Amino acid sequence: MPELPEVEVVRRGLQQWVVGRGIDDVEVLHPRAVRRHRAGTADLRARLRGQIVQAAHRRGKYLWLPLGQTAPGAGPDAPPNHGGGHPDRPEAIAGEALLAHLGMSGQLLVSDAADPDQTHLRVRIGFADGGPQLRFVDQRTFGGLAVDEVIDLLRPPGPVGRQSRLPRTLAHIAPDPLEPDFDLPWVIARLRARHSGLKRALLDQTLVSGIGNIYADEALWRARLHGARRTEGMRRSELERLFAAVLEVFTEALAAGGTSFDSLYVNVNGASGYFDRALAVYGRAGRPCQRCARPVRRDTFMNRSAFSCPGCQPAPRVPRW
DNA sequence: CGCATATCCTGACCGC
DNA sequence: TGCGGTCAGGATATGC
Repeated sequence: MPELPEVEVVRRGLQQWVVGRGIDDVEVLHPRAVRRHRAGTADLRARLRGQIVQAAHRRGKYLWLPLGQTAPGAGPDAPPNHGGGHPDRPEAIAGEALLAHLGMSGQLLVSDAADPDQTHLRVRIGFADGGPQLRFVDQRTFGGLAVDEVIDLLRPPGPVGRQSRLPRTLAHIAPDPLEPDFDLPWVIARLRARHSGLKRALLDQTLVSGIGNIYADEALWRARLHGARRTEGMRRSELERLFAAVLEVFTEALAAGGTSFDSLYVNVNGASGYFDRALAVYGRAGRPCQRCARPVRRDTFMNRSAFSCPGCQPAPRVPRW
């Protein structure tokens, strides 16, 4: 359940502890953790060894570390990442990056070499300076690491003419609401043209990235909208309210260091955020709504839960999950 | 093509 | 105490 705020907390940790360091040996303890690296474990290790981490970037729930042979700033390396992406647009190759997704239960931890292996340690990355290792720990192995080609997409969707530099795998992932190039009118137009349910659309990373089940429910509650509303009937003003709520809840969660229900969701030093105390509806079925005191309800949708307030978030006559 | 659903995985938890 | 069933859900493959 790490969503955008939790992943951003991790990105900042990587920025502080890993950027500028040279990778030495990489040990893969569980092949599933690197399954998205199609060329295999040996190729992954070979591509990482000797590389210097240039930066720590994020789009939505994805993280990537551009790689290079020289120290960051010394050569022509990745500028801040901007804009959207589309696989059919002209592109130029701009090096490689270590791509990471935490999935449901993934952690990137900075650990001393002397620290005992974590129970679900999947990948260990050692550095030439002999300092703390970067460890990928993942109980459920939905997440993983890969080395991916970085490309410049010259004409992404939305307003024409922007440039974006991001891993090839992320070409279909939409900008997230915290990116400077996040294009709200474009997102709203696409959402209203869609024939689907509102929460389902919010979770679609090709429309807007970074939103998962927790923050979708929280933003819908703040905007007083029901997740089973049909997208095609939505008013522009309702959607503007919704995305204002998304931005608000992301910002507050980030300030709190992210949300954590248990020890699975932690920063690179293993510490949990405390935003779970601020959740209004998620995981609170039966407890009173903070606005109107009616008991929070729980619906099942896409084989998962959706929490909402029956008073503040009136259900549509014909729900469309 | 657009939209919906099945699938991957492991540990916590619950009822018996 | 253990055992089977259920739940947690991000992204992708598959199906309609």
